[in-house]
Amino acid sequence: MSSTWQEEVAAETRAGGRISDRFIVDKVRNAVLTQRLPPGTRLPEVALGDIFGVSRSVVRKALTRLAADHVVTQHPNQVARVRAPSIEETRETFGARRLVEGEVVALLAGRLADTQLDAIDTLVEYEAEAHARGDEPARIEHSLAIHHLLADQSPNRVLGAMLTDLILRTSIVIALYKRAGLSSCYLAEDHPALLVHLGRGEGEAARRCIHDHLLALENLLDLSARETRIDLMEILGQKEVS
Amino acid sequence: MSSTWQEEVAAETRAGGRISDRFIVDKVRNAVLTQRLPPGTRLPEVALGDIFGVSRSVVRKALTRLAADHVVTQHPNQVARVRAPSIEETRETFGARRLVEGEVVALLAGRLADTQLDAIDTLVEYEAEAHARGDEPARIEHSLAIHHLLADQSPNRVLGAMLTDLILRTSIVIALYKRAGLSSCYLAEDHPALLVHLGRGEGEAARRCIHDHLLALENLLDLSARETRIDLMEILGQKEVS
DNA sequence: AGAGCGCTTTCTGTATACAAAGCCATGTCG
DNA sequence: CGACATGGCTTTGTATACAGAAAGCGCTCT
Repeated sequence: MSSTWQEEVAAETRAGGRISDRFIVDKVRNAVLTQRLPPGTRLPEVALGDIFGVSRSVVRKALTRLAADHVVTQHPNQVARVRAPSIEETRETFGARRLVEGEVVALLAGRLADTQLDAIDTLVEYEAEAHARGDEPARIEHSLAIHHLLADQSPNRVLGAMLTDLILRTSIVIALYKRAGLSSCYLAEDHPALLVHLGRGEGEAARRCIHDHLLALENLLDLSARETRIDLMEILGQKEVS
Repeated sequence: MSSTWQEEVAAETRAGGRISDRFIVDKVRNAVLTQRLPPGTRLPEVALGDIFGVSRSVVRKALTRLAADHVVTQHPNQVARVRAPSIEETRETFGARRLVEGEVVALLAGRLADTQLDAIDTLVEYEAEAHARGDEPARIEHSLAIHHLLADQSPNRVLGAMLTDLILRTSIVIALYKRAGLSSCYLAEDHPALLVHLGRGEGEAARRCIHDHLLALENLLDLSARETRIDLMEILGQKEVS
């Protein structure tokens, strides 16, 4: 994960895989999630094309898909940029996720097979261990895996897909607005409690649990007054891609 | 609306507007909504390009966006086709929309300005009039306008955008699975009742109202056993675009 | 007659060329 | 000194050419 894109491209081509728009989408999305590409970063098509060894056609397709996923912004005749959701949008994204993920876990309660419950349990343990040893990237990865698993297992696939999208968007804004002094957005009790409710089939309790979890997470962020933060980012954020 | 695409293209170019991907997206989406393009219809890039007088580049971008909107399917090295949601997905789409639109109207209750309430009231009347004179396309148009207005006015813009998407998707499956004998999916009392609750600020009543409305709508559809219906459509639906 | 195989046609995937729009810095005029 | 015009430079928009994959068609062999 610490390697450069060029190295990953070389590895991919050696492995026989051809570089497609999907590859670029994944790489850019991960880079945004891990804040290697801060909001406002310019993403010129030729530069990306050179990095990934493809022409602008493929890059353009990738950028269009990233724009549909709300990861980048595309304005006509202007360079694509990493999106910087406003504080207002951040609150609304959390609100939407509370609604959707709450419904998903309510539907899911009592319907998960034991193997799936065990899988979540394992991830919860991994997350706790990663937090204990101070490995924040690993902790985030496991936390995301838990929520993605819930989204994938949603009995309602449409809601599941919407939840997948919302998980991505909340992750981006968490990275963006994480309070400076805070090393980690970790709430030790929430995931184990959710797991218990899911196992016992307590749908409404699970809904409340995830609702409060996401509310607590939102309150850990620095969504205070100064709107200037992202405005300046958008206007002055001229950092180059590499 | 009954003119051909070529005529609309000519009108657009005469008006000075250039044909862009957005134009194509709108036209194809409307054609799908009105079932002029039935599910499974092949959408070859060159054919669309000829029709709209642009090259494949623009068409490809439009198709990518339509795929992101769940209007068409795109598989590698295969021609794009108008999507045919399964019965299962239809139920799940309605479920998702009940959740999201319920929350939106709950948030909206008591917050709408009088002018906006009047606008909805006017649309409700138009819808009733169109139904009375048997003009089903006009009735659908006004009904859609009501729901789109709710989505646009949502205090939570993220939820609003999700609702816009779900309105489109439910409209598609309504067109697909409308019971053969039924001339109209119209429930006379529902929209006026919703309007009353919105005006009085009765959020939970509005939520229940829209929930029951959508449930009744879903039950008007022919979602009975034979899954073969869309499978055959997908496999055998080889109708040409024009 | 039916199954399998290979050819041809159609369509998409990708790269590239050219045109147009935007951005930035410089210089000029008020 | 500041505002504005203008030039080049960068970047995107669009069309087109060529290569490769998929689907349809007919042929042959059994």
